[in-house]
Amino acid sequence: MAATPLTAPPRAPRLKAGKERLHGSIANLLGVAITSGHHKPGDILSNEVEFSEQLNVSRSAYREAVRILAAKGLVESRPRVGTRVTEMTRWNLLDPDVLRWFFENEPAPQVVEGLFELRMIVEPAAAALAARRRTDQQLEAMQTALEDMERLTLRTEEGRSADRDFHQTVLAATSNPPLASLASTIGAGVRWTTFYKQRKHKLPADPMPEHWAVFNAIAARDAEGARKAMEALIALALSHIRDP
Amino acid sequence: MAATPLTAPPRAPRLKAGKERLHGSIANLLGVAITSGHHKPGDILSNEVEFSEQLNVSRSAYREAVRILAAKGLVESRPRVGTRVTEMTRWNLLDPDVLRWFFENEPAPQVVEGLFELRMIVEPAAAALAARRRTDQQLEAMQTALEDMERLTLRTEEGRSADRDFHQTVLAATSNPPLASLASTIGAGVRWTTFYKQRKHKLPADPMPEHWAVFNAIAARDAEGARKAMEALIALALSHIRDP
DNA sequence: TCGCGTCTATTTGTCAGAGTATTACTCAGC
DNA sequence: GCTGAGTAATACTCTGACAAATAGACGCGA
Repeated sequence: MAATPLTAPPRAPRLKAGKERLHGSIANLLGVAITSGHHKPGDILSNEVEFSEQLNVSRSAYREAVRILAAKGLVESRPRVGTRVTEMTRWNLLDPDVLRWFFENEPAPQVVEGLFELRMIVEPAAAALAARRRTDQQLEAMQTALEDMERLTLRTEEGRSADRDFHQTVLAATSNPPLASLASTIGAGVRWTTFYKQRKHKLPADPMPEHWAVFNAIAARDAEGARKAMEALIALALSHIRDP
Repeated sequence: MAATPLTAPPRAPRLKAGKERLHGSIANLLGVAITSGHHKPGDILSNEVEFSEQLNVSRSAYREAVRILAAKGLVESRPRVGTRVTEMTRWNLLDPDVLRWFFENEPAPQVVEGLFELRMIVEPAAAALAARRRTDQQLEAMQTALEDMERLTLRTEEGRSADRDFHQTVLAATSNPPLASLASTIGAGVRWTTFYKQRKHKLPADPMPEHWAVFNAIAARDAEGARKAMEALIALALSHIRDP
């Protein structure tokens, strides 16, 4: 006999979900599509039924994804109009997810440069505050991070993670909650630095001396020294980004 | 005859929704409850069916609200465990909604002070950048904002709004997208300043001279002058916060 | 006693379908 | 040309069901 014609169709290709939930995957998908410019500000997404059918997911999963994007300022929904991509000025560019979506593709140079400019403003000041307020435990965490970074190098993911840990611990050591919230934002900047270096097949110049200089100043509770050392560190990273 | 016993019960009190959607109201409710410490980090919220029944809303509306909170880092959900309030270090304290929820009640002094410290770091640097990069149109917007502020005074909501507009235009004039994203964060700080002054029944000292000084330096493309003027402006606001 | 696999119950996650509320747009009437 | 009522498109809310994940209990063997 021939196969029955009404057999359930083979499961349409679903969104791959690593450990993530379905609504999270959809949010990622849309977030990347928007930050990469595939959906531009002012564009209106297809309506809920249509879009969720295209993605082969239920309306509720799709709606939850849209709520996530709306919470980060990327879209806004209104009855009778639909879900519209908002102007970039309304996006929350300090949100870790938004930055991750940006860096999934080639991010706009304006954003990358802006991020480094922000680091240049915030991190030296944070280092100065950290020098005054850090606890011994935080100092120890910084030391561990730098030792790991030195041992594992920036060629391994673990080493890069240690680099981010160092910068985040410095921000945490300011005892300033809003400033500490910038940690993941800064982390994205750090990630981008090393990623860019690797992409250019440049042998990254050894960044450890600058890092230890920051550490030593913080250890000595030398606020101005920490500020200057951090400035030098970021200036170095910036030069690597800019020079081919 | 007696009234039928199975008449539909009178509609239970619903969440009031101004122009907001239901899921938004629920998110506000929960956001305030969390930022005010009513639900503390580590606490686990009642499960979805129970909580949504308590609030008299459907599970889907409640779930969308939880997605919003999760997107801002306030909670995280896992099957079999529930929805748990995360540590404050993971909250996105730069998100405008999160700050709004914070300021709905008496925010933790640590957060208020941190916010001002952040302003003191970011805004002078931003003013310096704005002095170099501002367009004539942006300069005009600043002037309009200051004129409105002067005419309407900080005693009216329109006047306070003009104050925020001025600060936000300065940030926008840096042409730095991530920095401009801080506008709403800074706006929350500005709002808090004037609110606090009013609460203390203090006649606020005239803040216009400092504002015009910033404006004039930016108009003259005097970066260092703008930085210094902005520092003075924030120091003044800070002194109003601290002194009784 | 301790470790390790298995089972179970609880919770969130996903789906489907129906009706409601809001509001941009149309169009008749002035 | 303006204004008001009507209409239709869209997101919003609700309900009820089933699926998937997983913390914790349990039993088994070393």
